[in-house]
Amino acid sequence: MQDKQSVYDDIREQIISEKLQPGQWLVERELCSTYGLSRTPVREVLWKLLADGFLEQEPNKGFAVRKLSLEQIFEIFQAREAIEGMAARLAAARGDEPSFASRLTKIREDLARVNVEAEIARSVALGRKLHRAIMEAAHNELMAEISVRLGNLTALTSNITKKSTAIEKQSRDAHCRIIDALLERDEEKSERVMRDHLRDTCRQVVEQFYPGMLGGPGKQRSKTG
Amino acid sequence: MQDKQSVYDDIREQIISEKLQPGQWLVERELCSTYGLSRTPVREVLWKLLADGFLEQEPNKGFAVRKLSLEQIFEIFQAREAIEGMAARLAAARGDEPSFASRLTKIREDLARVNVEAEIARSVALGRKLHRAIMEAAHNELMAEISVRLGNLTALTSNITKKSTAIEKQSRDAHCRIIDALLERDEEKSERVMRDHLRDTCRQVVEQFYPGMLGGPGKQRSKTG
DNA sequence: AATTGTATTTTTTTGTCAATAATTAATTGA
DNA sequence: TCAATTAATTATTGACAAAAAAATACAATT
Repeated sequence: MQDKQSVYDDIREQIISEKLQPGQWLVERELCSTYGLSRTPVREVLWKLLADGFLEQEPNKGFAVRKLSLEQIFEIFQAREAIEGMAARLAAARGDEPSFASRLTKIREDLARVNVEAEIARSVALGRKLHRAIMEAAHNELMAEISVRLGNLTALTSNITKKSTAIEKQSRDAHCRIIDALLERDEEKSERVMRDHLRDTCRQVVEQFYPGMLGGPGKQRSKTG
Repeated sequence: MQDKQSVYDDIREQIISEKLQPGQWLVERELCSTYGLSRTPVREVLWKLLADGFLEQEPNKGFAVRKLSLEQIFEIFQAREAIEGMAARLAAARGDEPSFASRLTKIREDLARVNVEAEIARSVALGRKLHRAIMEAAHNELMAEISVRLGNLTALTSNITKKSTAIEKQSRDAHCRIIDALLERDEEKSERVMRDHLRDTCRQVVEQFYPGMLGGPGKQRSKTG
């Protein structure tokens, strides 16, 4: 017998860790017996997971773990370029808070110390921390909310984002560049560097798992989902 | 006895038209008798309206019409700058579709013909049409989805957005500039002009209804919500 | 005596549950 | 291969439990 929040957290965790696979149907009755709740509260949890981007729904068929196409992955990173790029700009613009600057320098020191080969998880965690710090510093709760949702969707692509150390090294360097731009309080540069970082990450991640899909020089993105 | 979709549409309409006022509680039992449905489907509609930004929820207290603070209105327009600005950039970048160009020229002609004083509603409608066309041309369904949600939130501010003809005239001109930039296929310019337009609209709308809140030259936004 | 503050009761409203109806998917038979 | 039947699952309903809000009665204070 668990409460709704813990059921939400548990299902979310199972989706991210791929114990529940994309496309898999969630049968309400099974969830009820698993968590010791009746169908009404379970359904509420499913509605919330749907709103947060983890599930998809078909009327009279139920809820399934969201399945992302290659095209949708591009879309996610493009949306992140828009939102997080703007957030970086805003954070640079109102860099009036000393706490933000000290947070950034702290993260930069930690990033410099980290050994990507040996402790890739730590590097990834620091990257997330930076992205969160920027969203907070932008002082826009609505954009922060959207960013969380986009983060959820990014987490859904975890099957293809088991980053190599090569990719993470580039990410680490990009994060350092972002921090520099922010500390310089250069709005234009902060936004540009953030966008470049996200575009790079998207390209590399997709390239690793869908080799050849991005096309050679002069060729546009393949739009086959 | 109505179906869920029509109940959703009706409540949505009542919120936008302010028959249901911000902060007002929606009592499930009343909705049931009004629409001839039992509580479960009514609740589903409420969950959907919540996810779409029209309602807010407090556990054990229920759903209420979302109430926006001044600060939140700024946040909405800032998020729109991010999303719609990027969409304009993308639309300009892949202006390979002749249908898009012809759509734009059609809208521009209609805008040129319209008499803002006499038919302000038509001018507003054309503006919406342009924003939608751009979101479509960006070919990013996720961003389009986010844009719809931001449009909902903008609609929630309708109490303060009964635009004057002066404001709408400026909007009309901005829309023309956006169309020009898009037809020139100038990514940078398209994004910049779109952002400027949204920033202007935000400032003007807020200034009209909260005079003095924006502060004079050299002063930052007042952050009192 | 009038009024304010507080505790208690009543009412209203949301949260949960189990049973039934409607829909979709699977199976079986020709 | 297709139609009819069966099984499984979601959709809806009404009843009940729990929580919150409102109303009432009462005491304390001015």
